[in-house]
Amino acid sequence: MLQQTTVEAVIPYYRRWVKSYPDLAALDRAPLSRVLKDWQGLGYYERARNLKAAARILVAGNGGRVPDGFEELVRLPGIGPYTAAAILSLALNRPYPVLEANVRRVMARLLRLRGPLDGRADRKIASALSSLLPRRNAGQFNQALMELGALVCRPASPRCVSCPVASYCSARRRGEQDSIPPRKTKPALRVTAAVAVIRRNGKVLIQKRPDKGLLAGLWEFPGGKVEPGETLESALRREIREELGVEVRDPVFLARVKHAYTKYRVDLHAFLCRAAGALRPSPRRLWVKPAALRSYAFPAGSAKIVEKLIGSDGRSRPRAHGR
DNA sequence: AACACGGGGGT
DNA sequence: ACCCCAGTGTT
Repeated sequence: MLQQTTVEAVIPYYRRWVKSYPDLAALDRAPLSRVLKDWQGLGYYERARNLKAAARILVAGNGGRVPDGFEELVRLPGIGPYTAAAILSLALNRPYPVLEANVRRVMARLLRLRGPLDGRADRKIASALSSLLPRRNAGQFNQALMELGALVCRPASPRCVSCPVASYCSARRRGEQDSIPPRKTKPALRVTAAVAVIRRNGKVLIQKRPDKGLLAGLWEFPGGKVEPGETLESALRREIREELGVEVRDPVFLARVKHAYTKYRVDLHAFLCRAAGALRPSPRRLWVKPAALRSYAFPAGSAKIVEKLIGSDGRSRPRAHGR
């Protein structure tokens, strides 16, 4: 869960997770839909699938035990060099350094590595850590370095005055702590989308995304990108015609949700409407009562629409994380 | 080595 | 609006 995700964001998910899945066998038994629902809102959903896949492998072939060797660990889906080193050092106190964002930043400053945090920097950092890592207390050392990065040697405005190793810091000595490591640049594509909350017989239509790619296997409302020259409504009619082969009737604006992804940001417009034409349910297309929508995993943007919809029905108030 | 892959929070 | 986060897998 902590891969690319802040501790604060993880904690509530982690608490629920260990309750739902107290061991690998429990995770192995659980349906993927339930696992994804428990992951809803955390992002990087492949992690949930990988965790479940790893549980399957270990229950089937390793007696439901987590291996204690680096090579066996990194062979498991979702476990890379960081997580393998974290398991070995934090759980078993074995002498493996953890190369993650906090450690990289702290070490880049200590060593005054002025270039980007690339493979070359990683090799220098690993080399330095191999002499710094205490052989008998690797877990505490690793956690201390990560905490130092998170609380003191922060990305912006590092608290050098409170830093226990400021006197060893080459970047600090030169006053370069604010420019090391260099900031990453950002592409920012912008997408406007229109989606339809199609109502029929007291239910609404939802679709399951493809099993691969962005937001794989999550549920959403049908619709799509507004092309240049289109209005929201004309895009909505075109998308629904293309995706479902039916005509939109009486669209009424429901909600606007802005949502940011790593590579682009989407401006999502949802419309309540009806549809003219046959719309059969299928494994990837479901009619669901609004009150039951919360039992499906949606991307965060769509989940906001779900809450608007349920709120407008006056059934119940939104919750942070529904079941 | 570059890119895909979320979402929330800080500044 | 931009940056970043206890990375991993694929290309």
